[in-house]
Amino acid sequence: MKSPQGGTAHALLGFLTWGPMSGYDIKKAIGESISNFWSESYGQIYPMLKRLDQRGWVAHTEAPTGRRGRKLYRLTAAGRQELERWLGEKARTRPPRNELLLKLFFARSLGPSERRRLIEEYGIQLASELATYDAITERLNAKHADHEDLPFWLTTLRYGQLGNQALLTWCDETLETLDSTPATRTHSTRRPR
Amino acid sequence: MKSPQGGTAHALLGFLTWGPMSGYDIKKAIGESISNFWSESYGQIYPMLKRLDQRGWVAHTEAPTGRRGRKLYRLTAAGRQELERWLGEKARTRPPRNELLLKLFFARSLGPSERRRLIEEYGIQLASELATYDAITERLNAKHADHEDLPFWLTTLRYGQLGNQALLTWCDETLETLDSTPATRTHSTRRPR
DNA sequence: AAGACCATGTAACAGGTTACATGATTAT
DNA sequence: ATAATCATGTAACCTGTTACATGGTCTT
Repeated sequence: MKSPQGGTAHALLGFLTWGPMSGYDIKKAIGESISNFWSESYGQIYPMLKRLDQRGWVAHTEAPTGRRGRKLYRLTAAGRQELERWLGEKARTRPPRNELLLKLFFARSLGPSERRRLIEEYGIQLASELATYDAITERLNAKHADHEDLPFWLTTLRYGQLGNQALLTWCDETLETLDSTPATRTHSTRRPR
Repeated sequence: MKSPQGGTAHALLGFLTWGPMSGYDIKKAIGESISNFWSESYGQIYPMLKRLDQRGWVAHTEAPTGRRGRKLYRLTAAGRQELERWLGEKARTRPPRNELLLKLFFARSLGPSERRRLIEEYGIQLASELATYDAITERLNAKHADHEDLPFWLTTLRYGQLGNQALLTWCDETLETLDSTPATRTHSTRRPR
């Protein structure tokens, strides 16, 4: 069997260091912790847990609640070792695909008002994410002040804060720059010299 | 036929506003312009050009060099219209997957030196990208000072500059913070209370 | 009784990369 | 000669989302 490559496997292993969890539990935990920089769907989680089980990196026990089925997965020693090995590896970056910049790159074919709107919409999203990061930071500092993982959690939030602040600056700057740029000559309005 | 969703189609249409090009030409143009925020492989480009042709958004003519085959694609009126429609649509953002932050989130299971290395490696990459953006900015300002697309090109570079600068600050800050964090108690070294 | 939430899973599809196959042309 | 570059394309594979199917349990 080939070794999984996409990070999904190790994200699951990571959560299982917190203790035994079901696929459903993990999905919920992701939404409450790393959703700002990572996501997984059930379509990834359940099949991957099965593969990790076959590999011996996790093991499961049937733990039904009442008559309802439930599988609790736990990390094995081999799984923990694999997680630690992976953590030490250089973090890979995927080839970026930023649709906003792609549109901006070809924005000559766009009217000035749509151009503005594009950037303003992006800024609104950045600002709303930033507010979320701020709120989570406060909540973590208040409720988990002595959790030994807190410093690491806070750095991931700080990443989002600094990044989004900088990109908000970029939005302001860009709106100004493009406003002071001479009106576009589009294909259809260009006159012969 | 379903409308393509992933941005690839419109990236190709965008380049064809520059004039007729082959798939090979487009791939090269991507590498020389938008590779910092977008990428396409031949496996995407050639089949997509065929689909765009069937859709009537591009048309092609055989334009062999010597005996070697070559297809030159050009934008049709319908294609230009579709591009402009798409440009005005809100830019979509994909669910992020930042492997560095994922590792950092679970970094308690990692030694302090590997932790440092992870962040330092990331910083090196950020700095090298930043240097590239600076160099390209200078080159563009010098060689294409009066190109009507220049303002748009520069904003995409500015995006990278501001973003990477902020994340470099984050690297410094994080290295300091984590160094002043008490030594990790890992699973294996934790003693019973 | 209704609706929200718990819980597991699959199938179909979409998006994308990598590796391969093929062969011509140009520069050294 | 030989290596680099031009040029087109496909097949296999991996990754990931969405939609669906199923049914139990808890709260109001």
